[in-house]
Amino acid sequence: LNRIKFYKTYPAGQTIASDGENLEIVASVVSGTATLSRTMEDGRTQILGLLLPSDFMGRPGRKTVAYDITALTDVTLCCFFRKPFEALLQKTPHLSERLIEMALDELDAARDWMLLLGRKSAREKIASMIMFVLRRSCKSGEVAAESVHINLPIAREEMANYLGLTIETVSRQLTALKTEGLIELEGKRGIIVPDITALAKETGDDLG
Amino acid sequence: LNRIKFYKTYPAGQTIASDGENLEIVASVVSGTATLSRTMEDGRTQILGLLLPSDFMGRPGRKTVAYDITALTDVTLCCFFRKPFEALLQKTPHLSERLIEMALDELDAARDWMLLLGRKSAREKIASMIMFVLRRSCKSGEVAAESVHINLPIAREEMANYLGLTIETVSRQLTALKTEGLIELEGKRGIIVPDITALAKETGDDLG
DNA sequence: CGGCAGGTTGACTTTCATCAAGGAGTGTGG
DNA sequence: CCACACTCCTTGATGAAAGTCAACCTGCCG
Repeated sequence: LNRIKFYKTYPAGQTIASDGENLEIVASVVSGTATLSRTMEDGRTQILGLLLPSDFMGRPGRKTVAYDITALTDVTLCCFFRKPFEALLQKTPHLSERLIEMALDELDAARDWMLLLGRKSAREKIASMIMFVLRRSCKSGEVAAESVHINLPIAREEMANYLGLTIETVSRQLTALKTEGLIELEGKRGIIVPDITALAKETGDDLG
Repeated sequence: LNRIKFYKTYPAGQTIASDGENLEIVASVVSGTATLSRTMEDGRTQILGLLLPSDFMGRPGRKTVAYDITALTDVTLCCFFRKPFEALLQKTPHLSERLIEMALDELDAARDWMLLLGRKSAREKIASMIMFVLRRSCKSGEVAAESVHINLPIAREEMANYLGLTIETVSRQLTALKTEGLIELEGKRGIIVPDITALAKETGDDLG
């Protein structure tokens, strides 16, 4: 089963795949952070998803990708060639079941983000983003903790492109949340959330 | 194979399933239009997708849905109970392959929409929406035609909720496009596109 | 030290939302 | 048949949120 896998590492900033390009592998992220994004001719960019360790990329049954995949940090992937992977898929209903599940998870995530992009205010977007990172970076148990320190996996520019904002607005909203004592900023990437419940109330989502 | 299917019809306006609810069936749309949507406590809602004839709904492997499904017009579904459908899935790699493909299609569609919601102007959103309906309602061959008449499957309010706008903005942008001769309005739902290429240029997407 | 990338802040503008009023089409009941 | 009520849509006036442009800070590295 696992005899067909191999590892590959990309340096920070490198393009892993481009919109429209053939992608002959499927892979899962071992370490590092990558983004899925699409860019319009005039340069406007929207990040469609973050790839953090354990996330899956690639599309069994598809030759091409419809977006760019870029390494934000050094990224190590655990790769499989598409063909043998698909063959394996045919023989292993268990695996294809798992794959459907993952695709549906991604679909849910994409749709959550649609609500955020279409209907949330800048402040709600920022709060939602922090909560998202917080959930991803804590083991599930820790989430109940009163005060948490997290490191954003991305810089201001990527936050802006993920949230459908400009970097100025991101910066301003972060300062506003800081001023109100909802978060503390620590260097460029660090954020301390003294009261998770209080921050959660700013996301606009159900149940503080 | 098809012995487990049955048909069900919902009147216009009726809720087919609610956010968080158990959904014991999977189904495909035979006729009519339904929406997937999510609503925030304060009433802001975002439509996450349209279900037009031939579209699939429900989630093998999932007990619940994470959004509301509402019939916009009278809707007829071709339903399968989830359990036997899943069992069938296990035995039919062909079917599960098809299902992965459909999930990935939906994922691509959701991500297209993320770009629209996050980065496009009101005018581009409206143009994109019209092009979307146009592509869906024409047989693929017809798309090249010079002048096309389409019927929007949804009212202004749903357009607004789909595009992340208000209905006033939707209305204004439609009048603007009309004034510039890019479209003609015919009653509440009808739109005539005299020059598809010209309209396509307004979407902000690649290749006019 | 200087230069550079990433981040913040300020002044101003644009876009879209909000509030409010007024058609247009349709169905109902007097 | 006409008033009316109702729903859906349009239009106008105004305001607020976020974008743009520009300057400046901060930390980092050669």
